[in-house]
Amino acid sequence: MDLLNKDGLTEREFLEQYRAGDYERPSVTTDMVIFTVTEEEADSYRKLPEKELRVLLIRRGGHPFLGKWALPGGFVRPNETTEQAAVRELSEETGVEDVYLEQLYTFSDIGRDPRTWVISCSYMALINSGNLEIKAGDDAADAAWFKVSFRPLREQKELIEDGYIKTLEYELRLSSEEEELTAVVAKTMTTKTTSTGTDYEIVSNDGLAFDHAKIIACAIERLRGKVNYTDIALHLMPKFFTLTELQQVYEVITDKELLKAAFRRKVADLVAETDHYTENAGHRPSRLYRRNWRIDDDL
Amino acid sequence: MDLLNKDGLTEREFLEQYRAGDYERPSVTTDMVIFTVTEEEADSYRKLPEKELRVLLIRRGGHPFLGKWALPGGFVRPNETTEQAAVRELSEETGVEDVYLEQLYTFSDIGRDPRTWVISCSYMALINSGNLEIKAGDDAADAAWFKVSFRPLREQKELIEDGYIKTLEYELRLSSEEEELTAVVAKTMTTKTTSTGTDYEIVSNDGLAFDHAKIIACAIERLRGKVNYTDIALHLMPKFFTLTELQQVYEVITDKELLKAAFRRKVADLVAETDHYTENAGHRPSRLYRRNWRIDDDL
DNA sequence: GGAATAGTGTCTGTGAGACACTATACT
DNA sequence: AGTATAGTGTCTCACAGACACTATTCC
Repeated sequence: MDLLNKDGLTEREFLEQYRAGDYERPSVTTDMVIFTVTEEEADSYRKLPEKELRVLLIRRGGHPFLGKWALPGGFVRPNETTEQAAVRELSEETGVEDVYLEQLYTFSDIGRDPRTWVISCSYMALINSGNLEIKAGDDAADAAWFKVSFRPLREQKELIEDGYIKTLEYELRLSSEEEELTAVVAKTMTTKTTSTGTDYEIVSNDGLAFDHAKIIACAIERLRGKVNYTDIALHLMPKFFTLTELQQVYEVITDKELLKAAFRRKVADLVAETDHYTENAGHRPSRLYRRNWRIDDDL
Repeated sequence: MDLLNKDGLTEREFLEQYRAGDYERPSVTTDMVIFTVTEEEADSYRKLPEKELRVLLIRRGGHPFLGKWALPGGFVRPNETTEQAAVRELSEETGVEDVYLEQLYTFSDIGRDPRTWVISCSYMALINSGNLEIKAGDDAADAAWFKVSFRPLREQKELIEDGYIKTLEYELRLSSEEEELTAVVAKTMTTKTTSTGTDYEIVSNDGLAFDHAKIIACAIERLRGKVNYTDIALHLMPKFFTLTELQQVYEVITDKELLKAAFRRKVADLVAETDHYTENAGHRPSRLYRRNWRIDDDL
């Protein structure tokens, strides 16, 4: 195909003479929301340990936001995709190589980075609790797993000209052994006759860098949404697990208690029995399950 | 807060002396998948016209991909967000101001633009058929609405070491009055014990520029997924519509026939009766409905 | 035996799929 | 009267919520 453009050039000639324009370009970064599930020691040795949803944060060692906590991430380099950058960051930060990775959303608010024009393509990663020994290292001043709590705080509905605005405020609370960070994120849904839009906004923020409260909120909402109609939660499980453990993971993600019988029916197709059982638990042993390859993996 | 970094600078001092590094930066564009629904004239004047799902494409007037069809889009400028860029493009291309807009996915494959390093943040827009008079203009050499067909072509499952790979091939067929474009897009889902990943790939492509076949496939999948559990389809409807029209829109999006009674039950809460009826249709008139503001707008 | 969890059985209500039936304007 | 669509009633089946009951190990 040798079509000529208005300057009489073929595509090959055009590309050879092409010079990237002098338009200003943004920096592009990836930010990673890395979730895992840990166990909190129970008060009685006979009781089961409680599960916690945790997210990895890194304390910033330089300006801006010096001393604040941020999501792991970094600049996307030439000749790599945003996803490859995410994989690279993940490996640098946690040493984990093979995890569930999903693109979340691209944030581009002006001024989101006080230094310069930075667009961030965010990813969510799920690491199974078995791989958790690895703690982040070299690059960052300090890294820690923060327990996640994300609860609705306030709801408001306001009528406007030809529709309404619904605002939902969530409290995001992140706690590590030493520190507790709190932010309030407002989700604003504008519904008009013709259009609809959703917008996130940080109402208050104590201890998180950049717009990372928003990104974490976005990740939690995605995770909560997907838990109920995909097998995504299984990526947070070790190779063998009990159904009660799996149920606890569902509960800690959705922040809702579930009924045992119904839960077991629901996940029946996602898991496969093994012939192994837990031992020395102080009570009846529990059958161990493993992940089952689903026949109908639609998403 | 006057923390000093390792060079002894406060955050303000740091920002004042900060110069954007000489790292290479990508260009960032937005590409828009703009859907609407049109009516095809029926063979008999008494029959109802058939609905069609259509997408707006623009014929490229310069290299690369001269003469091929591309999604409307353009570079994101400094001091605007990707979303603002999308709104701007949409307005330039169609004149429409107030529509449903949703971020889809950010594409960053290396070499996706033969000129230079370009990352594209894609958006989906839904325009109601009432606003359709506006046809694209000035900027583009040529613009047209293409009827969309997106059907599964082939399915394959392959076992690997510790999991399996499922490949789903879709045929994307886009037809305007003058032209027909065809592409085959493969969706590859890799499921392993630890990780899971989904990847799109263009198998064949006749007439579409860049990786836009992928972006359109992504948009159709999103639209199909959301139709069944949100009121997203109502953004494709004019202010007043009949339930049969709404049903046809659902059918044309999902490519499935629905049962009338069940459909009406399902959308009952999304619409509100009016006292108006269709007229002179050659048969019994139909009640007109309008969109209803949902009480529980979760997404 | 008591504590704690594992695991199963079943009732009930809701809602989607399927199908049949009635209603009504326009030619 | 005939055509084409509008709109409703109801049966059935699947399934989730709710709750109760039995089972099993360890101390």
